[in-house]
Amino acid sequence: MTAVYASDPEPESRSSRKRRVILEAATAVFLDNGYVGTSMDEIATVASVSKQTVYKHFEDKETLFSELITSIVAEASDPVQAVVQELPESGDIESDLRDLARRQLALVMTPEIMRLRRLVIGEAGRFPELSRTFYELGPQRTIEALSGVFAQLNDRGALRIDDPSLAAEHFNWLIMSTPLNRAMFLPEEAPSAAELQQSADAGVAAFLSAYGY
Amino acid sequence: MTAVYASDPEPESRSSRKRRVILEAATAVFLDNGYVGTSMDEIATVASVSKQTVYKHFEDKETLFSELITSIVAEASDPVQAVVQELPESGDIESDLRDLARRQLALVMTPEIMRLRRLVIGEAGRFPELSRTFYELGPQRTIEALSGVFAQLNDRGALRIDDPSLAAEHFNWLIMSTPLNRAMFLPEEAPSAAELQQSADAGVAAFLSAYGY
Amino acid sequence: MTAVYASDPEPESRSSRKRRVILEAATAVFLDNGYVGTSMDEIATVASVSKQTVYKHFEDKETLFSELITSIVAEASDPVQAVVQELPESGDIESDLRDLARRQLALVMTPEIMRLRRLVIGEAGRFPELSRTFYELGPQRTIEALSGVFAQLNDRGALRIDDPSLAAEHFNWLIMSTPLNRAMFLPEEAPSAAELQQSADAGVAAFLSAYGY
Amino acid sequence: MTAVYASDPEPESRSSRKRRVILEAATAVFLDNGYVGTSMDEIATVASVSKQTVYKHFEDKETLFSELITSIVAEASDPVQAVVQELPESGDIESDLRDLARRQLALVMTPEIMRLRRLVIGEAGRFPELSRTFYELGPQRTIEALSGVFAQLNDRGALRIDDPSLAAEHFNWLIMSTPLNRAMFLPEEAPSAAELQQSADAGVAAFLSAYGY
DNA sequence: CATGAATGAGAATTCATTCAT
DNA sequence: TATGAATGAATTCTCATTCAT
Repeated sequence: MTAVYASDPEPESRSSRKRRVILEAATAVFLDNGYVGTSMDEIATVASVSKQTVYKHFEDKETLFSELITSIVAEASDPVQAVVQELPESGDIESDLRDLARRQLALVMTPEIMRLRRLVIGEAGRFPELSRTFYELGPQRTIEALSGVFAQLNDRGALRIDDPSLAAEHFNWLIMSTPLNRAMFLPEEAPSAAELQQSADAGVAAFLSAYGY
Repeated sequence: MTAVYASDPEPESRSSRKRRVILEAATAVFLDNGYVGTSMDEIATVASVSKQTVYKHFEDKETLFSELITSIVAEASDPVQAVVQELPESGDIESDLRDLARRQLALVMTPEIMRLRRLVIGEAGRFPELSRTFYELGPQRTIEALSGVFAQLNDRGALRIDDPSLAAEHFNWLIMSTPLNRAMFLPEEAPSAAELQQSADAGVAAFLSAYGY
Repeated sequence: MTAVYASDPEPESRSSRKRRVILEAATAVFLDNGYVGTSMDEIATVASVSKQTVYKHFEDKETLFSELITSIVAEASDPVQAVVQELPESGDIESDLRDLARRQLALVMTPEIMRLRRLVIGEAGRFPELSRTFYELGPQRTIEALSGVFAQLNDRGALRIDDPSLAAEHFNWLIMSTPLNRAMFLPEEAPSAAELQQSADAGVAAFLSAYGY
Repeated sequence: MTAVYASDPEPESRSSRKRRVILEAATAVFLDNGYVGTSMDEIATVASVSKQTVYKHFEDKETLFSELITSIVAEASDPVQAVVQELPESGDIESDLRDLARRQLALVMTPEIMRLRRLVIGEAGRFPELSRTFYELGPQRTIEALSGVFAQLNDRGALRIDDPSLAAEHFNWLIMSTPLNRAMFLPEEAPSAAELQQSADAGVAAFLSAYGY
C-alpha cells in the first residue's frame, strides 16, 4: 500500500513519518472494525503514538477516515488503471482479453480491496462523498478506460462494437460480477486463483460471442 | 370500527402485535443508521413502546437484528423468485426475456432492498451468517431459478446453452450489474425506471447475441 | 423446610398456598444469588406466578426478604434446639456429649443453613435486624440451652463447671468452629460426615479434659 | 511542604499515585456497601478521579474488586502472623499465652477486618477464589503458625500436646469464636477491649485446663 | 385477580475530544 | 511535543415498582 511512495526522493520529515504511521494503523483498524467500530484509542495504540498525536495530524475521526479512504482508493485504483489502459498486441484477441481480464480481476479481488469495498458500501449513508469517490475512481474510471480500448478495437476491426461504453460495462461485469458479488457476501471464503481465472475466461468467451466477429 | 377486523381469521394477540410494531420500527431505524449506529432507545421510541418491551420480545440487540434481517431477506426474496421462476410464453424469446429482466431489475433495485444490501454487506464482518443468508436467498437462489429456465429454453431449441448455470450468471449480471453497482455506491441517485429498462434491454440484447441463434 | 407445616391440620387456602409457593421460590433464589443479585422477576418466574401476585403478598423486596429469612431462621433453629435441650441419660458422659455434638454439628452444617449463614452475614450491613435475629435464634439460643444442660451436669456432679454459660460457649465452639469456619469460606468443599464426627469427637474430648473430673 | 517527601527513595509516579488513591476509595466503598451495592461511579467520585481513570487502571469492576480484596487480605494477614509466630519467653506459660491471645484477638477483631470478613463471606458464592485466599492467608495460616508454637511447647515440656494442629485449632477458636461470631452478626455492637481480654483470658484458661500439666 | 406493558432510573462500560503538565 | 487525566455524554442492559386491561 505504501509502496507507491517507495521511490519518493525527498526524505520524510519526522512529522510526515508519524502521519504515515498513523494512516497505516488507521487503515488496518478501520478495515477490520468499520468506522463506528473503531476507536481513536485503538488507532493510537496500534500506531504506537499518543492520542494527542493523532489529533495533531487529523482534525477528528471523520477527517481521518475520509482522508484515509480517499487515499487508499486512489492508490488501489492506479494499478487497475494501468492494467486496463493498454491491451497487449499479440494479434490473438481472445488471449489478449483473457490476459487483461485475469489481471484486472486478480487486482480487484485483493482481500484488502474487498474489505475496503464492503466498508465504503456500508458507510455509503454516512459518507456519501467517499462512496462516490470509490465509484468514480473504481468502476467508473475502469469502464472509461475499457471503453477507450474497445473503441480502438472496433476501429481496428477486431471487434464489432457500436457502443463502446456499453460494451465496456458488459465486459467488466461479465468477468467480475460472479466472484465479486460472492466475495462481498462471503468474506470468509476467499476465491482461489483458479476460480478467478475461470470466471475471467468464461466472461471473455461470452463477451466475444456477443461482440466478436 | 374494529368490527372491520372481526372476521380476521387469526386475530393478533397484543403480544404479537407489539412484536410486529417493534420489528417495523427496528427495520426502519437499522436500515437508516446501520447496526452500530442504531440504539435500542431509538427503536423503542420509534415503536412507541418502552425499552423493556423491546427486551421482553428480543433477547438483545444482536438477536433483534439477526431475526429482523433474516425475515426481511426472506420476504424480499420471494417476489424475485416468483418473477424469475416462470418465463412467459409469447414465442418471442427476446421480448420474453426483456419482460423478465425488467421485472427482476425493478424488484431488486427497490430502495429498501438496496439499503438492506448495503447494510448486510457493511456488517458482513460482524454477522457473517446474515450475509450468507442474503447471498443464498438472494443472488444464489435467483441464479438457480434462472438456470432452470435456461435449461428448458435450451432443450426447446430457443437458446444455445451449454452450461445453464453459467448462462444464468451472465444473464443475471448483464442486466443488473451496472445499475446495481452504481446504486450501491451512490445511494442518493436513485436510477429512473427508464434507465433500468434500458439496462435490462441492453443486457438482454447482449445475452442473446452470445447465447441466441 | 416446609416439613414443619406438614402436620398442619387446617387446609391451606388458595391464597396461603400461593404465598408458600412464592416463599419457596424466593428462598431458593435468594440463597443462590444473594439479596441484590436476586430480581423480583426471577422469583415470580420460579414461583410460576405473575409479578403482581408477588407484590400482592409482599409489600416489596425488602419485606419479602425479611419475612423469608426470619421464617427460615426460626425453622432452622428449632431442630437444633431440640437436640441441644435434652442430653441423653446413658450414664456415660463422654458418649452422651459426643452424641449431642455430632447431631448438633450435622444440623448446623446443612448446606442450606450454611448458605443462609453466609447470606445473612453478607447482608448484616443492610439488614442488621436479620442478622441479630439469626444470632439470637441461632448461636445465642443454642448456647443458652447448652448452658442449662451444663448447669444440671454440674449439679449432678458429672462435670466441674463454675460458669455454665462460659462452658457452653467453649463446648459449642470447640466442636463447631473448625468445620464451620472452613465451610463459610470454602462453599464448594462440603465436609464429609466423617470429618464432622471427628471434629465433634475431638472437641468433646478437649472439653472433657478441661471441664471433666 | 512537599519537601518532606523529597527524600522519598522511590517517588511515586503520577500513575501509581492515582492507582493508590483509587484503591483506597474502592476499599472504603466496597467494605461499606458490598460488591453489588457499590458502583464504579461512586468509587470514582470518592477517589476524586474520573471514571475513565478508574477503568484505565483496572479492567473492570471484578478485577478491581479481586485485586483489592486480595491485597487487603494479604496486608491484614501479616501482623497476625507476626504476633502468633513468636511466643514470649517469660517462663510463665499462662501469661505468655494470654499475651499472645489478647494481641491476636485485638488484631483480628479490628473493625475493618471484620467488615472484610463479612464481605468476603457474603461474596463467597460469587468469588470463591477470594474467600479461599482469605481462608488460607487468615485462619489456616494462623493455625499453622500456632501449631508450630505448640509443638515447641510440647517438646519443651510446657504443655502436653499430642496433636499440635488440633491443639492450635482449639486454642484459636477458644479465644476467638465467641466475640468473632457475635461481631459477625452484630456489626453495630463493637466489643470493648475489656470484653476481648476476658474472652482471651477465659479461652486460655480452658485451653490450659485441657492441654496443660 | 392476574397478565403484559410502562415507567423511570441506575449500572457497567466505552468514546471522542480536550486540558494540563 | 507528547502523555495521563478529565469531561460529558451515550449505549446496552437490568431492576423495582405501578398501571391498565
